[in-house]
Amino acid sequence: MDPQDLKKAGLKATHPRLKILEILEGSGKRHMSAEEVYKCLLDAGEEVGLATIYRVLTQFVVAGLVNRRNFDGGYAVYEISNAPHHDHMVCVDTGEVVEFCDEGIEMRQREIARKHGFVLVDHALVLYVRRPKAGE
Amino acid sequence: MDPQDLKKAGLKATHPRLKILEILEGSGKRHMSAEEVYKCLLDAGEEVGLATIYRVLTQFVVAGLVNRRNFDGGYAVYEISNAPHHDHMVCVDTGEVVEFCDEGIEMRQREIARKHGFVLVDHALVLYVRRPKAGE
DNA sequence: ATGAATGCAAAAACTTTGCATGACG
DNA sequence: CGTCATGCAAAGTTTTTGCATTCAT
Repeated sequence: MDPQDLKKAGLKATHPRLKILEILEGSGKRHMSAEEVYKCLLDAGEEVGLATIYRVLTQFVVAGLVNRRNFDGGYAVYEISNAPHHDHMVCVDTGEVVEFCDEGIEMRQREIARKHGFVLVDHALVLYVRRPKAGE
Repeated sequence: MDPQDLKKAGLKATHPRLKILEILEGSGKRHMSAEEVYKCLLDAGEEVGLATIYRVLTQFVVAGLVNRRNFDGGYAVYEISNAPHHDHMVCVDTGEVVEFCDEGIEMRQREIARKHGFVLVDHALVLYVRRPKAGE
């Protein structure tokens, strides 16, 4: 992702913003909390305040560069929005996150909303899953 | 719901617990935050601490008497679990909440989990919807 | 240079916890 | 009467905000 994308979003290409984008793209973890991004930056020797992380992530979400997700647990996680729409399953044992998309479910959601006199604006779907133990 | 149900859950039938159950069943709102339950009790002239509300609601959730839901917004809401499994749609304009259940979606979720080598333990689905404006 | 962005610390919002008092069975 | 539950206040978490300083253009 280029500094260009920041400018397009009306955001100056500042050091903290570039670093945060880099972390979200580069580090192995695709879903990170604000705190995780913060620690990651500290480890990299970068001086960025936690408040800035929150401010920047919120701006990125508004700009559509990043998605915010609520997987339970009392805090939000952020992911680069470089993939088309998808939902998530979270392993209740390991915390592992898998992304998936199912057009059948998507369609059904639109139908259900319509049936109740609404139009679908957005949705949040998280499957909580577990690896079957031997013999299940 | 009887004091019996509390005892079955290993909970003494105390005044606060009975009152909170009553509110969750009786007041028009089916989905209430801890704060809302608290205010409702104050309005009714009941002396119950907010901490007790949180403690009691958590106990009710563990006992299966009540469900906790996270509809975004930074706080949880609670609903009496007197209805079979269902999901929710929330109107982004009015906050109105509608419950629904769709066996097609349920089935698909189990399949998707299985396809990825997991078993479905639970899920959270919230549709964010809006009433169509004239001409949509 | 000038407005926007940052860092720090303080505060806000929601929820949990410690401890002495009081209520249930 | 013993134990569990409550109330209050304090602390915990996550996130936001005010304000002086610094940075990007």
